[in-house]
Amino acid sequence: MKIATWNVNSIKARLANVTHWLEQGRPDIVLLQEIKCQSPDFPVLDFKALGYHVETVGQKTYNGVAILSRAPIADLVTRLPGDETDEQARYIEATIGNLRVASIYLPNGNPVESDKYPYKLRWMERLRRHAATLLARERPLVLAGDYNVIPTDADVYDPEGWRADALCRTETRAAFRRIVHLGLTDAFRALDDRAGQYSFWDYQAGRWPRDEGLRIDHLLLSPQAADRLVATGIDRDPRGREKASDHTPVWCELSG
DNA sequence: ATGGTTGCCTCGCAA
Repeated sequence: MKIATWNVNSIKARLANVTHWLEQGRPDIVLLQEIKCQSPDFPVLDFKALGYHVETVGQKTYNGVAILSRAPIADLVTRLPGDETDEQARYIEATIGNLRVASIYLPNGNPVESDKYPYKLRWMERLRRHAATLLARERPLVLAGDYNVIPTDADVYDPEGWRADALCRTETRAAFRRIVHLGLTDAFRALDDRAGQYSFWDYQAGRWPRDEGLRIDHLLLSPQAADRLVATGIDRDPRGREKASDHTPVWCELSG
């Protein structure tokens, strides 16, 4: 069972790129972020034609998350609990077979002097509380997405240059560790300890050709899922294609 | 060198 996460930066702008990658990699479950459209505008038929069920939480212009799955999708949750006033489309969760999965688009948080940074930290605390609830079920669970968190200096091309950024600063990393320390496993890091393995390269300033990136897209596994972890990887190919997203897919393979 | 790019229904904002 291959599960991938990919921030596509507009599903409409990325449709050819995404369908090409689905045909190549044949993943069982794909968690998408930044679909940047309302749910009725999502190109559902293009993915049905490739054998995928589709569920979305859309929003005009910004944000938006989706689940693609070869097996049926059940028991949908479309909001992260903890703040009924939060209208941003950043969370979708469902059951597929014996697996609970979520597609997460965690707030960027820049600039840190704005109200965006406290929103990010509040959102992370909400995620921590909800992850604790999900972990109490003691079932296979994958919380995957664009976390907008650089976990360590090994995950950024210029640690000093990024030190004060909302993706990197001490409070952000501490909040991320509070989530992980509930008992989650970073699937990529569990099997690959190399520094400089990135999932995002800024469009600006030639970051991709110079391989100056960030690892900010993560798959966090419950113990019952981590026990089945057999492989992981980052597919760099889509980042080098025409009309690329600034993110590229990260995936893991679970046995059974 | 205070740059640079992409996507959106915008005439700036978010990333």
